[in-house]
Amino acid sequence: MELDERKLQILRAVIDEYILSASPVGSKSIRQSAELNWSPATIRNEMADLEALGYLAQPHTSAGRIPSDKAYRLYVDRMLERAALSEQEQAILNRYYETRIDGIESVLRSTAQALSEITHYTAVVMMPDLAANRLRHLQLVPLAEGKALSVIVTDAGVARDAIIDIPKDMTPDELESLSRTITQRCYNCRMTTVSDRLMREVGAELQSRGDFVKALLTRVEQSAQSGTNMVELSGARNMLRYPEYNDVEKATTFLATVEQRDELYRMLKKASDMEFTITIGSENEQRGLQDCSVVTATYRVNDMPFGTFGIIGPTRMDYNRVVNVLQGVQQNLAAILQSLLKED
Amino acid sequence: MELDERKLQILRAVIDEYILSASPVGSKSIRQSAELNWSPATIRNEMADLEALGYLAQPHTSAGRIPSDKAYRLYVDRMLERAALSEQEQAILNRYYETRIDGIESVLRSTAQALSEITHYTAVVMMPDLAANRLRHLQLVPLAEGKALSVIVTDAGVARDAIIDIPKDMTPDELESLSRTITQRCYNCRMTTVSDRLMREVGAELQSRGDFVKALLTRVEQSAQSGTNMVELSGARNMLRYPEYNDVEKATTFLATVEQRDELYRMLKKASDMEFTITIGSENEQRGLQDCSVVTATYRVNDMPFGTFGIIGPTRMDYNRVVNVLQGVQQNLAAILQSLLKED
DNA sequence: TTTTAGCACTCCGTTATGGCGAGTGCTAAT
DNA sequence: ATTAGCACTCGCCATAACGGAGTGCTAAAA
Repeated sequence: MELDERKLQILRAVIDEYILSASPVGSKSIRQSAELNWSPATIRNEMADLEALGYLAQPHTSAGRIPSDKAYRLYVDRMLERAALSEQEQAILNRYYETRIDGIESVLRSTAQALSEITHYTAVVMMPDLAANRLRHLQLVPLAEGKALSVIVTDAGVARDAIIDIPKDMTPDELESLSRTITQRCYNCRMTTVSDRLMREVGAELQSRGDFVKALLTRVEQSAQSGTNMVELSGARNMLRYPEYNDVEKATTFLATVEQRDELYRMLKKASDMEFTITIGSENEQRGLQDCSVVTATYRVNDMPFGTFGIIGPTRMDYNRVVNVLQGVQQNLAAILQSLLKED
Repeated sequence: MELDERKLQILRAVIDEYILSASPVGSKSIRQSAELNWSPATIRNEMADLEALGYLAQPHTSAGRIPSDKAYRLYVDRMLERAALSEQEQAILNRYYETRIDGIESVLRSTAQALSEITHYTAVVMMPDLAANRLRHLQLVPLAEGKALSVIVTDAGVARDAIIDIPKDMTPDELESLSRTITQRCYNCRMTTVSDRLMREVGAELQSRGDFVKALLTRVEQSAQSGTNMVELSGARNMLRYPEYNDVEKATTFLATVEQRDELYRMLKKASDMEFTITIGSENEQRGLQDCSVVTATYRVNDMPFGTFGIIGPTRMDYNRVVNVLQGVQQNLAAILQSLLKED
C-alpha cells in the first residue's frame, strides 16, 4: 500500500490539526478545518490505512488519531513551506538586539531569549567553540604572591579568563614579558595548537620557566574548549504551557533534563556539522527528551562555523514556524555578528 | 493576652509540623509528634487564642491550623538553633568545589548548584559587584579595522570584556600604548572613579584621543556595574516538588518571576547591606514572590563585601536548616575565595 | 480556676455513578 | 469506490454519597 495524494492530504490535515489542538483528531473535525471534500467515512477508511502503515495511532479505541513520530518525519521532510519572519517576530528580535551588544556572548544570550519569546518554546544556544579560533592576545595579570589571572583573546573577539598559580618568585615584570612573548610567538595560532607551536621551539627566554609555561598553555587550551555553563537556556518554563506537560511529574522531568547543561552542549555540538537538523521524539538520544523534538541551526562568524542554536519543544511542535524562525534568526544573527567584528 | 511558654511551645510545634507535612495541623496530631502532654482540648483552646492573636489561620472551619507570616517571623526571630553542616551536606559542597575552580565566577556558579542540591530549594547567587574593586589592568586588543576588544581585570581577579569601536586610524601600537598608559595611571583606582581620575589630569599622550578615551572609560565603568545575567539561578525546578506549586498555574508564575534576572539582582543587591536577611512571604516586594521566603547571606573577598547569595523557597520552608546551610556555605565560600587569591 | 472527656457538627477529599459527546468500525445502499 | 446509517466504545464531567479529620462547646473532673 502506497501513500497516494489523498492519504498525504489527510495525513497533513491530521498533523496540522493536532499541532493546534493537542487532542486526538477525528474524521469529522478534519473535514471542516481543512477543506477536504470526502465524506467522514472515506476519511475514516484512509485513516485506518494510515494507522496500519504506522503514521497514525489511536490512544484508545473510539478516539481520534494522533500522528506518530514517523508521521512528523514525513511532515518535516516533505511538507514544510518557506516563509520569512513576520513583522511581529522581527520586531521582537530587534528589541532584543537593540540592547547589550557588547560582545558575541551577550548577543547569543539575547538570541536565546528572543527565540523563546518568539516561539514560546525552549531555546538553547551553544556558546562559541573556540577550537577553530586564533589567538590574538594572552595577558597575565599578577594578583597576589603566587597568583595571577590569565586572559586570552581570540580573533573572534571572545575572551576567557582563569585564575592560575604562578611560581612564587615570579615578578610582575617577568609575567608581563612572558605575556608578550607568548602572544608574539603564538599570534594567529589556532587555539588547539598553541602549546604545540610554542613547545616545539621553546626559546631561551622561556626555558627557565618551562614547566610553568607548559601548564599554563594546557590550561589555555582547556578553557578554549567550552565546558559546563556554555549553553544558554531560555524559556524552559514555556513547556508548562502545553498540555503534554500539564502533569507536574512530566514537567519536572523535563526541567531536570534541560538543567543538565553538559548534555545539552553535547547534543548541540553533535548537530554542528549540519546547517539544520530536526530530531523528532524517539530519535533523540537523551532519555529525557524522547517526548520532545529538537530543531537546530548553526551560526557562523567570518563564514566559519562557530556554534549551534535551536529550539526544544513538544513532539507536537509547529515545525514549519520553528524552522522558518530559526532560518530568519540565523540571518539576523549573522548580520549582527558581522557588524560586531567589522567596521560598520 | 501574652504569649506564655505554653503558647510558644504549641506554636512552634505547629510550625515544625506544618513545615514537614504542608497540610493544616490539628490538635491531636500535634500532641503525638511533639511530646506535649496537654490534652487535645487544651491545645485546641490555645490554638484558638493563637489564631485570635494572628499567629495561626484556619483555611476553613473544621480544618487544622496553618502558621501565618507573623508566626514564621516569630519563629525565625526567636526559635532558630545553630547547627553546623551535616557530613552529607559538606560532602555535596566539596563535590562541587572540587571541580572548576578557575575563577571567582565559576566558584559562585558551583555554589548556586550546590545550594540547590543541598536544600532542595531554589538558589540564587549574585555575581560580584565590582564597584568597590580596584583596576589592575586594562587591555585593548585590536580585532579589525575600527574594532577592538577591551578587557579589564580587577584586584579581585575578575575580568570583564566588551567589543568596542575605535577610531579607524588607530594603530595596534597606539592601542597598546594606550592600554599601558591607562593601566598605569589608574592602577588601583576604584572602578567607579577610573574616568574621574584619568580625566582630571589628562596627559599629553591622551589629549589627541580625548573623546575616545572618555567613551572607553564610561564603558568600562558601566561594565563594572553588573547588569543582566549577573545572577546565577539554580534549581528553580525544585519548587515543583512542593504541594504549594503542584498547580501548574502557580509553578509557571514562579518560574516566570525568577527568570527575570534583573529583578532578582535588585533584590539581592538590596540585601547586601546585611550579613543575613530573612524575608517572609508578603514581606517580599516582588509580586511573584509573595508566597515565597527568601533567605540571603553575603560573601566577601579580602574581607570586603562582594555580593549576596541566597535561597528562595515556599513560605513554609525549613528556615532552621536553610539558615544553617547558608552559614556553613558562607564559611566554605570564604575559604575557597581566599585560597583562590592568596598563596596556598 | 484550669484541664479534659464527650459529643454534635462542619467541611474537605475521595469514590461511585450515570449521562453526554465525540469518535469508531461495519454494513448496506448508492 | 464512496457514503449514509447505525450500534457500540470510551473518556470526560458533573453530581451525589461517604468517611475522616478536626473543631467548638458544654459539663464534669482535678
